[in-house]
Amino acid sequence: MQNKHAFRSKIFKALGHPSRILLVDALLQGARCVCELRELVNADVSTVSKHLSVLREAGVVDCEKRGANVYYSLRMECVRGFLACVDRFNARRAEEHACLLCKGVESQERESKFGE
Amino acid sequence: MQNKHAFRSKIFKALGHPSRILLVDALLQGARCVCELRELVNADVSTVSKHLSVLREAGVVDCEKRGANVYYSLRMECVRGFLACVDRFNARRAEEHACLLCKGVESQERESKFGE
DNA sequence: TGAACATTTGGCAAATTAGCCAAATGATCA
DNA sequence: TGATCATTTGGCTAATTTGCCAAATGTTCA
Repeated sequence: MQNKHAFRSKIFKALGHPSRILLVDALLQGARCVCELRELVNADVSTVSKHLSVLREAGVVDCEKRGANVYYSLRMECVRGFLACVDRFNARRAEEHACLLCKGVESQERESKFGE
Repeated sequence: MQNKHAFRSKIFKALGHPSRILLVDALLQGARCVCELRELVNADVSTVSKHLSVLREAGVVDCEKRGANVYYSLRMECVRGFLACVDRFNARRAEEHACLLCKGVESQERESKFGE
């Protein structure tokens, strides 16, 4: 029952890296081989391969070998909707932030202090 | 444009820790003060406080001071639906795993090898 | 004001993760 | 078979994250 949270957090942890989110983002549009993904993320192939295996072990993506290439694809479809929500959320936050700025609220304290 | 992925991954990273998922799970049912949450997660209050501030900085939760207490609450509502999906996903995976077991597929190789 | 409680912050050691290189593995094709 | 391409694995250091303790801050209430 405590394992539930370990499972859950494994998935979030897998997605909790800019390069890995970038990879998943690319896979939203369909399967891609490692060499294609490698160009996207600007890193050593071995690094990309390791990121992909983190995603695969978490169950977020799947892979399939075709000839000499390995194609990765999105497995956990609900990531798509959640990402869209996260983006809307961040956009809203950015707006609120801009709004506070133009009202001249002190910039550093704004979001770290408790309202009163 | 590259920042998009940094924003996204910050949220996932915040959720990518068993204790923090546990905290968020508790907040699904409503606001809780740190002292209540502290009992849930078995750790030093300072540790819990730091976990909560990671969640707050990512925008996942909000906090509000009431008297001597600080109450945390869920801010990013779409986490609720995604968690439900993640749980269904994990349950399905567990089933498939059990199913392969009873069919006698070699246990180690099963999910780490490519199908062919 | 001072004692007791709730929470956060600073700082540090231990654990984990990231990213590179080199080497291994597997596939293709001449 | 040997050359070449695609991918993964091992190993190592650097960077980041965790979690505890101690101390600081803020609140309540006598």
